[in-house]
Order: sequence, then structure tokens, then C-alpha cells
Amino acid sequence: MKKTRTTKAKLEIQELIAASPMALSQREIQNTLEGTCDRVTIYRVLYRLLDEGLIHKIVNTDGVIKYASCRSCTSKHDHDHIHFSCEKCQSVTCLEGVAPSYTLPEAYKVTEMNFTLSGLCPQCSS
Amino acid sequence: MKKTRTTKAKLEIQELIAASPMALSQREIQNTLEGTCDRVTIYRVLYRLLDEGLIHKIVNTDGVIKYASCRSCTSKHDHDHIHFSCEKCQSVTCLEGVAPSYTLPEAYKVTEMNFTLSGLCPQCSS
DNA sequence: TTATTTTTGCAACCTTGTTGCATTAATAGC
DNA sequence: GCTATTAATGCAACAAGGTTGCAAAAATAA
Repeated sequence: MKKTRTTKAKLEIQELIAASPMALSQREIQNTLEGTCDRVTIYRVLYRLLDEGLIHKIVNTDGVIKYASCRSCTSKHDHDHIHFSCEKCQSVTCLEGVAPSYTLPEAYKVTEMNFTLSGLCPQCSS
Repeated sequence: MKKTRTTKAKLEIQELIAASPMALSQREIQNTLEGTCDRVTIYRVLYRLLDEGLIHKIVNTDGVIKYASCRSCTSKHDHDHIHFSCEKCQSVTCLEGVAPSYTLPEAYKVTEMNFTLSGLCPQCSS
């Protein structure tokens, strides 16, 4: 079992995601860090953070993957919340309180859920 | 307003998607057609079919975009159904009957929904 | 059958994401 | 604090998905 190390890049990326009210893509992180570390490093750090359960992954409506902090999930993960993707400001946010309900045919075994609504966020619809 | 034309490529792609029980990616369509038409043509035909409301778009859990026929929606579109992405056989299918329910804060204006569950499909879980 | 306009094919390009490998930097043990 | 070990980084190169410009080919309208 590999041991994970605390590095400058990891700390910076982790703090950036934790401080951000919306989910960030690799590209957005890269633009914010502005050459602090390599593009590839960001991908690898994100992979590690995911692996350690510190962030979670959201597939945006255009197929781009975004990352957000795990806030509500403490000991065990529960990412059964809705995400909202604003068509105007392009932001993707977690709606932590909102969990959908649905009834599936028995035969399906669900392990993960990805639920994204798109439209206009409160800021853009007013 | 541009008028759309009925071409061989468009017909073939449309029929392929209509006949498929699962959603198809550009890549999968390309492999099936085997050189009938160019890669770029497929993208452009898919764009047209989407525009005409004959197919709908699903973002898979890995970010790859897939396309499926519009079956349940007749006059007006309603794509408020769940999609299922099987981790084993990689298939993405529409669960037409299953519509989730959720309560969103008022301020959000929803125009589209993308809900994909992943896990094992009936074929793979038995 | 011809004129017009849409589609197509091709080449080139961009973006996102991954891999291999040598170098650099954390950490554990002394 | 110093050294050995091993993880993390940077770089180059690559792969897949997707887009754009432009000339040539096919549908349609007249």
C-alpha cells in the first residue's frame, strides 16, 4: 500500500477546491494556479484526492469532468445529491440537500449516481 | 432558415440509432458503418438529428456523449427519464418509464436534466 | 436540365486526458 | 541533521473526442 505525501501542489489544489463554491475542472484549476505546477500533476493530484475520498467527481453536461469538495459526507460517502449546471455563467454547483427519489426495476444494481440539472442558477435567472 | 436534406449518411445513422436498444457514441456508430462516411460527417449528422429533435443526447459517466432515439416523446420532448450505464458491458440504456422526483429551491430554472445511474444491468447482474 | 444551396470529405487543429521515464522532493530511520 | 528510500513531479509524446475551413459532390428548387 502506497503512502500518500503532502506536497505543495496537492495542498494548493485541495485548498482551491475546498474554497470554491462551485465545482472546478482541471482546466479551471490550471488557470487559477497559473504555472505553479504542470498540467499532468493536476490530473494526478486530482486522482489522489478522489482516491482518498476528499473530493468527488461530476460529469458536466458537455462531458467535461469537474471536481468538488466532499462536504456533507463525513465518515462514509454519500454523493446522492443533485448538481446544477448553469447555462449562462457555466457554473456547476452541488445542491447538497436535494436527493432525488426514483423506483428502478429490481434487476438493476446501482453503485453510483450522476444527476445534473441544467438551466439558470439563482444569480442568472433573476 | 436552412432546409435539411435527406442524405444516405443521415438515413443510415438515423436507422442505426432507431434500431439500437442502447445509446450509441459517435465511435460506435463509426465502427458499425465501417467507412460508409467520414468521421466528421457523423458528428454533423448527429448534430442535425439532435436539432430536429429525432434523437437525444446522454453524457455517460466517463464523459463520452451517446445518442439515443426519441421514443416516448411524440409531439413535445420529455427526456425526464433515467439512463443506466452498465459498468460491465458498457451499455447505456434509456429507462423510459422511470422519472425521478425531486424538490429544488425555487430560484433555479431547469431546462434540461441528465440523470445516469451506473452499476450492473439485468444481463450482467444475474 | 440547370442553378442554388446543403452535405460531404479531407486536412488540420484544439481540448481533455493518459503514459513512460528520468529527475526532484518527502519521509523514515539513523 | 544526514542519508536511503520511495512517492511526486516535469517533460515529451501520445490517444481519443470533437471542431473548423474549404473545395468538391450531391440534393433540391425552378
